Amino acid sequence: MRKIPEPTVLRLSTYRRCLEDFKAQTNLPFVSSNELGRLAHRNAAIVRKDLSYFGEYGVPGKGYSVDHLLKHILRIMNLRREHRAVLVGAGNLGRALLGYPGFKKLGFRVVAAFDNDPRKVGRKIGEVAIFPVSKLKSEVERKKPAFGLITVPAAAAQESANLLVEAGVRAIINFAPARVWVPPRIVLRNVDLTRELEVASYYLG
Amino acid sequence: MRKIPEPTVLRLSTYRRCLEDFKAQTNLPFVSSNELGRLAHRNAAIVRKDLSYFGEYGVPGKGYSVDHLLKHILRIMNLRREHRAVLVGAGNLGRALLGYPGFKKLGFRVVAAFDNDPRKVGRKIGEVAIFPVSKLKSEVERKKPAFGLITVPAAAAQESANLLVEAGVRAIINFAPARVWVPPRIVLRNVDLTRELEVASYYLG
DNA sequence: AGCTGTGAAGTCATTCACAGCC
DNA sequence: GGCTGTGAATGACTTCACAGCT
Repeated sequence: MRKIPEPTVLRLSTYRRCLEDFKAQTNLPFVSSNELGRLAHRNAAIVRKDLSYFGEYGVPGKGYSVDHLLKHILRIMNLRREHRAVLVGAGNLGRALLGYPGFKKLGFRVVAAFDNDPRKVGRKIGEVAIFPVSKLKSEVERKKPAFGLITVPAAAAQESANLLVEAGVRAIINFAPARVWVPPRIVLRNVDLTRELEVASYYLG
Repeated sequence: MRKIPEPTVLRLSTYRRCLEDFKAQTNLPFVSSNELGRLAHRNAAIVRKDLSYFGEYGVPGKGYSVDHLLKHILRIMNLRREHRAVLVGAGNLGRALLGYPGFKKLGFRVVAAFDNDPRKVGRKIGEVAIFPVSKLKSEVERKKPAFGLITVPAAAAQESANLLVEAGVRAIINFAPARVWVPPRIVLRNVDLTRELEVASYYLG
């Protein structure tokens, strides 16, 4: 299998969501690249090309089976298994993430949260116990989550990343507004909540 | 001024953050494209090209004046004025956003929040009063915010967008996991909190 | 007829490489 | 010597356009 462009991976996530909407709204068994493109605000050709990287899923003259395509995308995205994750920082953002629909639906399960605020330690967010950060290493080594989610203030982001790497997570999603460095073997993705506001400001200006 | 590639606009936001970190950490007056590229995890040439779209800010042999460059980027991004915004959905995500550092620092000021939950209406998030959604139109018409931030459940996202458009906001940032449609004159940006988790899952698989 | 899959063409973005300046 | 600014070269991604299947 050829190397997949990152834009394609990002769009797959969009297609999945559009397919779920399409299924819920129409319940039709097939969707064409044209229709899916319209839903995802994309050209039909790029939809077909994106999907063709992973095999020939379409039926000429009919389109793509909605159910089969959904399953394929989940398999491609490695989303047909449960993913354990830990949360560093038990503030509003961490809470919001845990409550984000799709978080659970996509198979992500938060097995522990960590915070340095003594008022939070020992409490729970939903089902998830909050531990002091000093327990991060031992808890991660015991529960072996692949994902670490950083939702601490910017100043503590690098330190959190270091702890997560040392404890053995394989991927880090950094929601803090700070650049962090991790070894190349770790998958690092940054989410910046205000970037799109800045971009919108640019386009308004 | 030539048309600016969107990737450039996105990187400007990163450069701004890196410059602030650089200034706080080193207090040096100049930074080279090499150094800034290292901080932003980018090639030095793209740093120079990005900045050159907007004029010649650099000093050959020395680099870029940190302070001047910061000011220039803020001006380019239209961030040297206050931006009023309203929040639709006063849940954890809305709270997290209001508390996000840089939100205020970048000049974004939330002038009202709206929610349909009667237990939230009349309360406040920090300084921000929570109104029923039925008051959205009148409040927006009165306070004239340019930005609407959607932090409601997916099912209510389109409805929220419609109300915001009708009330006259010029830009919408949609944090709900749903595609929304707005007229072309409205600047629409989507933020998907779980997309980067999905992408990380792909790269782990 | 309608739609997919894909090579070829086209477009856009990044990196190279170097002249010119401090 | 070190660094910027930028045309040229390269590379990456998207769209076109059509053969081929149902």
